[in-house]
Formats: sequence, C-alpha cells, structure tokens
Amino acid sequence: MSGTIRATGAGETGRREQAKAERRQRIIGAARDLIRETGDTNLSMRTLAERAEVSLSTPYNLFGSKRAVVLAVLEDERDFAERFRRLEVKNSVERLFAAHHLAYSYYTGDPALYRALWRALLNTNGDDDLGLATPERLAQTRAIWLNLVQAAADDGYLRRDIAMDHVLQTMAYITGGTLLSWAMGSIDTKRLSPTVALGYALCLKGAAAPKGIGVLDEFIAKFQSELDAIGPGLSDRAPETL
Amino acid sequence: MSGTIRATGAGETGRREQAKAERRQRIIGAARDLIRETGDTNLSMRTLAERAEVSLSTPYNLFGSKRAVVLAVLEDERDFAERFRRLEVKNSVERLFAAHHLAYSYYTGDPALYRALWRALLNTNGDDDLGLATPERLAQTRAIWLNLVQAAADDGYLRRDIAMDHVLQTMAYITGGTLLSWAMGSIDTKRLSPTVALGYALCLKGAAAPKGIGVLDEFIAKFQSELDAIGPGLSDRAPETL
DNA sequence: GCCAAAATCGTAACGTGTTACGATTTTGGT
DNA sequence: ACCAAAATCGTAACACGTTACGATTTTGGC
Repeated sequence: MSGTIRATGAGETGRREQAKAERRQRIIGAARDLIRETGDTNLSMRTLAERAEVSLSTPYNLFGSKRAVVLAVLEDERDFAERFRRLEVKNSVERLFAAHHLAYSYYTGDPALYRALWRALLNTNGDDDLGLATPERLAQTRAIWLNLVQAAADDGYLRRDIAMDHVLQTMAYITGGTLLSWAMGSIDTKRLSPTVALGYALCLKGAAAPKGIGVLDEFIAKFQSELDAIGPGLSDRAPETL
Repeated sequence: MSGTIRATGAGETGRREQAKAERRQRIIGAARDLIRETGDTNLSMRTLAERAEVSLSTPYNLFGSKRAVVLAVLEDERDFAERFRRLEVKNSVERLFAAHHLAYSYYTGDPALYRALWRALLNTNGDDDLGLATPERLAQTRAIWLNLVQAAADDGYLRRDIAMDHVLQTMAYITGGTLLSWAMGSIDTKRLSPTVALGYALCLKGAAAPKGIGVLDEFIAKFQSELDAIGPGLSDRAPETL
C-alpha cells in the first residue's frame, strides 16, 4: 500500500530533495571558500563545479546563474533575525542604532568576503529579474526595520505626519549607496559603519519629533567625532554626486 | 629650423592627436547610438568597433576597457556646470533643490540611455581602479554641491557644528543608492527624482538650524505628496535594508 | 623626400558565463 | 524487481571582454 508517506508540502524530505539540498549546500560552501581564498577572482563556474564535485550544469540547474549562487552565499551567511532578538537597550532609538551596528558587524567582520559578494552581485550580464536580495529575505529584513522605525515613532521620537515608509526607504538608499561605494573601493572598511549610521541619524532627525531631537543630536555628534577620529579614508571622493 | 611649432602643452593640436580625438569621438558616438537603439544589449566591443569603423584594438588603445568607453559616453552627455549657471531662485535652499531637479532631468529625460549606462558602469569584471566617474568630473561636481550646501549654511539655514562634508557625503550616498535601485529596475523612473529629493530634504533638515526648519519642512511635505500622487512604483521593495 | 616613431590594423588566442542535448545515474511507486 | 520519471553528467558550442603580436599605415622632424 504505502511504502513511504509522501510529504507533498513545503518540506520535501525525500531522498531526492535531500540530495539536492546537499548539492546546493556543497556549491554554496565551495563558492564561499573560493571567494575567501582568492577574493572573487578565480571564482569561475568551472572551478566552482570542480570544487563542489558537481558537473558544470548542476549549478545552473539548482540556482540558475552565477549571480544566484553568489546571492545564495550571501544569504547563507546571515542570521540577522536570530542575533537581533538578543538586543537589550534603553529606548527605541538606541535599539535602532544597535541593530545597525549588529547588521554591519557582518561586513566589518569579514570585509574581503562581503566586498567580493557585493561586487559579484552588481555584475548583471543579462536582462534577468535583478534585485540585490531574495524577495523573502527582503521582506523579512524590511519588516524588522519597519518595526524599529515604527516603534521610534510610537514612542514619540518621530513625527507622525512623515510616512515611515519614506524614511525607511531613504535609509535603505543610504545603505545601498554606501555599500556600493565600499564595494567599489572608494571608502575604507573602518568608515563604513559610522558613515551609514551618521546618514541614518541625519535623516531620522529630519523626521524627528521634539522629544527625539536631543537623542538624535547626540548620535549625530557621536558618529561625526567617530569619523573624524578615524581620519580620511583612502579617498575622500564622494560617489557620483550628479 | 622649425616647420611647425610644437605645442607641448595640454592641448596637443598635431595632426596625430586630432585624428586620435576624432576616433575617440566616433567611438563614443557609436557607443551612445548602439545603447540608445538596443538598450545596452548588443553593445559588444566587436559591433562597437564595426560601427565606429575602427579596429577591435583601437577602443582598448584609446580608452582601455569597455567600462572606460561607457564612462566616456556618460561624461560626454553632460554639461551640468554649464546649465547650472542659469539658475535663478530665491534662497540658497531652493537653489539646492533646483540644482537637483536640473541634475536629474538628464536621467528622466532619457531613461533608457542612462539606465543602460549605469548598468554597464556597475559591471566590474576586473580588479581595475573602479570609480563611478572620472576624478576630474568627480571633483568638479563635488565642488558645485559643496558650494550649494555651504551657501545654505552661510545663510543660516544649516547648523555650523555639523560638518558639511558629512552632509554632502550622505546626500551622495542617497544619490548612489537610489540610482542603483533605479538601474536595477526596483524603482520606477517617475519616482526617481522625488525620492532622491525627499532624501536630501530629510538629511538636510537633520542638519538644519532653526531658520531652515520651516523651509525644509515644506520641501519634505512637497516631495512626500508628490510621491504619494505618483502611486507605488513597480515594486515597493526597498533595496537591501541589511 | 626620407626615416624613425607612433598609432592602428588584422587576427588569433585565452578564459569567461551561459545554453543545449544526448547519455547516464538515481529515485520513487508499484 | 521493475519501470518511468527526474536529476545529473559530460561535453560541445556560442558570444563576450580582453590581451598579444606582427604587419601596415600615418605622422613629425630633419
């Protein structure tokens, strides 16, 4: 009658899907190692397939493109939501910047890897769908940050007549722009986190209610002096002001 | 004695340099046309050389790489400093946003071209110097924007204890991040300019002196309602909040 | 007009991402 | 144990960016 129960849900646990998952993980691991060793260079699909002990076709079957593989590596490395829950700070504004610091500790913790990942992500050799992250991941982190900003608004730190969506979006663009410059080598790793934090503080204060002005001013001063203490990065040039 | 006076300065006017300049211009024009026609696709160095009636080697001799050619196209299209001088507005804050509107009229005026240019610029297949613009151009536009922000500070709209460098840098990153999202297709062309403007207004207000708060609040409200009037872009997803 | 230098030409080659396709292996159901 | 379906394998092919290098043309100085 029934040798094996078919689990036709999301979690396929058959021998087939299991082997597929193993291969996927092997490919991701091989890609990560190769990038860590040689820094993006020499991460070709052929050497990748060799290291993962699969055929050249397999990564294309499982991921679709090199970009997708790199994206998978990027998302495999992160358990932001996990580590985020262990954050204990005073007020919601401080929690916001604590979350930022946590998020960017990934980048500053392994600059070579993440720089290479970003550079590879920017390479868009086809008219594919594009996007810098997987939709689910995107929605997840966006929800986290929206909660953070919303909490700050609910606690009276931010004005209500400014849509949090817009503030959040501006913050996201600051992140994207700074990471872009960082990946392109225009900004030093040491300056990365404070630079983004200062940008956050500035645009948050632009939407601040009277109660929040003081706190945000302190953060602005803090990050500003932090940046001044580091000294100039490898090049002061701002990226594409026009 | 001297058949021809050697002009050994910056402006070489010999027959040789003239021919070189002509070839360069022909290559730039061919690249621009090809991008306009096919939108980045089918802009290969081989078809480019064919269209410009030069050998495949020549673009590499004159520019160095495909990226450099694209960069040359991008900078050939712009005379921002020229058109910028014909700006007459009331106060220095309004001048700032007028300059922004002028700058982004290039992008919104020919979205297909500039989107393709940006996408090509992001493609970094080697460990070259990188950079999203030529150093001179970068310094030039940076100087213009620094003047704009500095003027706003001198007129009492912005606080003096916040370094204008940092504000300017944050604005540059907002620009870079938004243009990145735009190039990747995550944000509609109609939303591009107001989105950046709102970001500018927010972070400027974060550095505002009492005198500037009112004006910037008006701009924030203006761009916000502008965005709301447009409706959602093709996708609300923010780019890489983490 | 002549010669050396400089630039371009023509072309082959390398490694790359990606696709196609038949042969081969593995799996799940019976 | 068998069979059909599914996945991978192996490999050839395509267009691409880039480089190398000798042959060819053009230029500037005398």
